[in-house]
Amino acid sequence: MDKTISTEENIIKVAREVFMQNGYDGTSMQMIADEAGINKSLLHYYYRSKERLFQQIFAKVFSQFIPHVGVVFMTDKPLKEKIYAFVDRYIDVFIENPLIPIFVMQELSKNPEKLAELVRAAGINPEIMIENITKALERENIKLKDPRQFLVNLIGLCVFPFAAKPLIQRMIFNNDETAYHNFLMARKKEVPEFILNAIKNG
Amino acid sequence: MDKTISTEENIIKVAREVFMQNGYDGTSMQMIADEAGINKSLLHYYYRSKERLFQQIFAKVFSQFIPHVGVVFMTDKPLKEKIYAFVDRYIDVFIENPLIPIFVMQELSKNPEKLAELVRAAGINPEIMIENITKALERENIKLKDPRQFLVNLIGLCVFPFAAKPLIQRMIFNNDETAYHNFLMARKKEVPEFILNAIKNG
DNA sequence: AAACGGTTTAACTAAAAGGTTAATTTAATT
DNA sequence: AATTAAATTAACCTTTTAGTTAAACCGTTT
Repeated sequence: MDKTISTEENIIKVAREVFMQNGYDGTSMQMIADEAGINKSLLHYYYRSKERLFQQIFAKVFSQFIPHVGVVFMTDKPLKEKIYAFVDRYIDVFIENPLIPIFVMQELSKNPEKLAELVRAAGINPEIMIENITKALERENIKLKDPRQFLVNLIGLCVFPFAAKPLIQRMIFNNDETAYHNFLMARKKEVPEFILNAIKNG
Repeated sequence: MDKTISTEENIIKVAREVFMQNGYDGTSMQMIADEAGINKSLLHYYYRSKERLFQQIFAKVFSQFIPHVGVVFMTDKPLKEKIYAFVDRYIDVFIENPLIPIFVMQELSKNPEKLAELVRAAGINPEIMIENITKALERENIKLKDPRQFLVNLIGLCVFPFAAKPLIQRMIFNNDETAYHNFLMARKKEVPEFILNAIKNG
């Protein structure tokens, strides 16, 4: 309902929130219209269909979720700094948008066939990404059996606490929001240390 | 449609699959009825409502998802074996039911208020669980700043590859199902080694 | 002021949703 | 064979869904 931005932009903004909170199936056009303070027909006027509105939003959210890990590992900083930078950046993104992981993973698991197109649209080349990481590790004389395991560990340690937020917050932090927030912030140090120790003896 | 089991059991079996594949909102009673080869009314006859049918199923799946990590850590095996046993068991459960993680996390993120009851019903006591882990670590002279970080790392490294399966399988394994399966099996060794190295220098 | 473009709404449709009811089939009991 | 209870279905109800259509609004331009 912000007067300074256009109706079209406002719809996207509102729809993004509603879709992320409730998923595609859990969201109706009426819910979005109500939240945006407009008529339902206006959604169709601007975005033709629920599917098209969703696609636009999802593509954007997806590119936020996909870590540009390949890019980070292409810099000439030492490995230690690369890992710190990656984790720091990634955790920040999710603290600002905690719903991204579960939302993306949920929708992808329902429509995995759309993934190829999304990856292309986000400008990601997985092969090159893996290659960059492998080279970066080799340059530091760290020889891992499988750099793909390393990659999944790295990303998993960042993403999981957000995907499982309700579970962790309730079971480990008695539903204390700030305690959970502190826990996440502490992971900016914890995770890189954990990983670096792990591969030091790898 | 198995003749040897009752209609009532068959409904649960079918509904479990449909719900796990499509989520609560993505599933209609008609879909379940069709899949079970029965009339829609029969679902209501046995389970009164979609909500009640879902609750029964979700409670069961949830208790499969929740790791009995506290129990594992109460055994008097050395820490190394505890971790190996936990990871091995946990990965096996998810290889047999790969949809569990994303399904549980998705539904919990939509209804976090139901979690307390579910945890109670599953017979889990988080505080005692954390305590057991802390003591087990202390007994081996491993002093961690925060055992909760350790716990989340341990579980995250097991769960994440399943929650992000479509993403990882497509981006890292060119959608090759068996390659991904091998990758997961390899994690039964990879993850414990990774963790043990990490905390050795912690 | 008339005409025009883009914007917004009210009213509507058809399909699908969850759920109810009454009737029918099937199996077990007498 | 007749009775009864449980299992199953067809038909229906109400609400909600995504989407359409035509009319109204509103600011520019003529």
